[in-house]
Amino acid sequence: MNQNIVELFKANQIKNTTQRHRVIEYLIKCKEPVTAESIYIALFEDDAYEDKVNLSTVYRILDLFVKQSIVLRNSFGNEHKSTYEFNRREHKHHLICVKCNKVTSIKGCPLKAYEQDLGNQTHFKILEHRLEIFGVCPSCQERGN
Amino acid sequence: MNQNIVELFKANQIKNTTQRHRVIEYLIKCKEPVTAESIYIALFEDDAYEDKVNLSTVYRILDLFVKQSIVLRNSFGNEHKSTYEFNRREHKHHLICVKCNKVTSIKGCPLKAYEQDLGNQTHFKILEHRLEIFGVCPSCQERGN
DNA sequence: ATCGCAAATGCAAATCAATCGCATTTGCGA
DNA sequence: TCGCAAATGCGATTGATTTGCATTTGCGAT
Repeated sequence: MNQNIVELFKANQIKNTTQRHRVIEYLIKCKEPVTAESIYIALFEDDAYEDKVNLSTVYRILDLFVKQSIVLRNSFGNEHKSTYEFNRREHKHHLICVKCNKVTSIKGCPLKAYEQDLGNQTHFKILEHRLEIFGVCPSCQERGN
Repeated sequence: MNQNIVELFKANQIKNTTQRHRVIEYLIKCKEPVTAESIYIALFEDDAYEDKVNLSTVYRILDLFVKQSIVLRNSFGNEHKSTYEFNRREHKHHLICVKCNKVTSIKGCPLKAYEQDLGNQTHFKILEHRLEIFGVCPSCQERGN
């Protein structure tokens, strides 16, 4: 039982159940966004626990985590399924290789000043943005094509 | 029978069927991205034609148009359905109201110089990007909440 | 203009991600 | 330790999209 997770749940008024603990523990380990189904499979195959976590429970847990902002939900490219990642509270974007679909995180953000301008022009109250950049990664460039 | 559309199809080796003609004609009229279902309903309710276009046909037509790049497919926010828009070959982004989900197009792009830098830093060959900005539109701000 | 046939469409059934209803179980405060 | 609201499991359901197959249609060759 990871004490940091217990604290995280307490701070967000989230009841500490085995299933929630296992989901967030797994997400914290993941370096890139994952689907609900892949979380389900990972937990299913984890022999450290004999009980299996139900897929609908995974979805319910993810909804809760997203609502509490401890997890972020995305959907990349034209995929019509969501991916989830632990919210590390750092503003970042993703660089996606169009050949191999590898997702790389980019630190830093070029949009601060632009958002200010845009808010003034449109009278929207700007809250956040999502930026994905597509290209060909170095290894796919080497392999030609 | 719109001759521009006939030309567009010819240029893209797309067989000119009634259904395809009606779908692209409708998309060209739309100012903002629309779902497959709303295209289906719009064509269904159009009394200028007595034949109705099937929903699976709409999907098949959209897939073809996207493959040929005469139409762009998006999916905004965390909606798990796609929207489609005629590809006007102009680079633009979208501003989405988190309250009413209205989508507004933004002309211009703040990322030209940034992409150059990013390419140099990461050795990716940068191809394109997708930027969505979220906020609260003026009318929703007025209504409070 | 007509014919032939590959390609496109209609329709219904299937699939895939996500959600829901309800009976059972579990974590946590008294 | 007890009680109960909240969480989970499981199966059924929804909503978007896709597919299989029989029928129809557009277009090039005649």
